[in-house]
Amino acid sequence: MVTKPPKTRDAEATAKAIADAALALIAEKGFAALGVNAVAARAGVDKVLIYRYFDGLDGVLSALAGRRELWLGPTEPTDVAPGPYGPVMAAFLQRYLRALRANPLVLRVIAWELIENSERVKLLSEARAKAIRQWFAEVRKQAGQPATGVDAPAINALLIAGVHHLALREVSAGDFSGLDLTRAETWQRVEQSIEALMNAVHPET
Amino acid sequence: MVTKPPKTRDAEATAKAIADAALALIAEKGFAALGVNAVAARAGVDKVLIYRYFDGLDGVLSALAGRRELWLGPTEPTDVAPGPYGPVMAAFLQRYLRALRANPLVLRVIAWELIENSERVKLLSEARAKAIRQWFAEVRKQAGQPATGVDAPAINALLIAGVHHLALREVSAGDFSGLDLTRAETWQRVEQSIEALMNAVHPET
DNA sequence: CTTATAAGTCACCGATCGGTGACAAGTCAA
DNA sequence: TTGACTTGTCACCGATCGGTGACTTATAAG
Repeated sequence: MVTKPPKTRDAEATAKAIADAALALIAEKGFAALGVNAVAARAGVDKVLIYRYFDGLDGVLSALAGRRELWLGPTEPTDVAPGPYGPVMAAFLQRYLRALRANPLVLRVIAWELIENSERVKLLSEARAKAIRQWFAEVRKQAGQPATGVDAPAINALLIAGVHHLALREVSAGDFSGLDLTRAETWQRVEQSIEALMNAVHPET
Repeated sequence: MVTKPPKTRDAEATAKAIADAALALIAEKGFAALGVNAVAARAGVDKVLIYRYFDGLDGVLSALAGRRELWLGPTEPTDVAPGPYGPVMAAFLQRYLRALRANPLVLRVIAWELIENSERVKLLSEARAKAIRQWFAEVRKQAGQPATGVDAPAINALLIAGVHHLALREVSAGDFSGLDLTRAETWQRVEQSIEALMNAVHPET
């Protein structure tokens, strides 16, 4: 006979358990596995409490979006040392790539933005976009002017997009275009290539 | 009074209707909307026939994977004119980008690879990967040697990844990193940036 | 103590999912 | 015409989904 465990009555702790369960589910299994039943089971809580405390799953995600520490951002104000445009942007891209690879939540959000733009995913994606915009703006102040005749915004977008996609492929497939993304050496090559490209299109002279 | 539609008895046509319905569903609504019920409804067919003719949805996807015309590939054998490494690779990347943007099926497959690597998506993704490998191999023959001291495979992977991601963002969000991907002018800028990057890292000397 | 309320439990609803068995009806060879 | 086979139709199953009403029980104010 199974003894029923007496549930500690604590609304605050329960709400946190729900939010943490949703967070863990997204990070580990993605949005496809996200649901009221799954979150409630993971949190060890009845699902009706999700509606009472958060008015549904969207409310849980809104609460998660408000946790600033979850989203990308430099740990220190001056994250990249000042310098000419090419090296500063290359350094930023390298740090951004590392931050992405270390943040499964952000990776899931980025991936999900590509296949569904529901209100639910927008709640989180906008928090992510805001964080990265702030970071980028800070880094931009550290850089000089880009080389004349080159379309810096387009080039940056192209390389940021590449960084996004490679980081996504690491967790999903582990390879891309012949590169073995499970090896640390491969990522060194990618970072060096970012540097090479940036230095080539933004010559210092 | 509703007249009952005369049931045209044609197994071959029915099978084709099922495969076409699955194809249209993926291209229009993505893999999330893919299911036996949805495919059967779209094809105007009872779902039991999906199991009879294809042994389930996976069989339908296998049949789709076998349709070579669905996947990317050059319309002509010599798709890119011979030349030095930089311009040839830039030309390839530009054509690849245009081909991607015009092929919603491939875009859906690429996006889905990022969030789920089930057997079902593998059936299609491998067909896609094979087609692009062949295309790339042909183009590679037209190019000379890359510049010494640069990691051509890593750079190619980074730019192909960027092309993938930008193409995916066009249909999902319509923008990326401040670029308005709904404007044709923006894509011109992207193509020119690809050229600028390739020419910069692979100087002709 | 009594009692109001918050916190947690439980059972249930309708809808949808993938999948299957049973059966009607068209097709064609003997 | 008879009979075997194919094609298509229909009803149903168990599981799971999001969501809700009704209940019990712990906690704390009076």
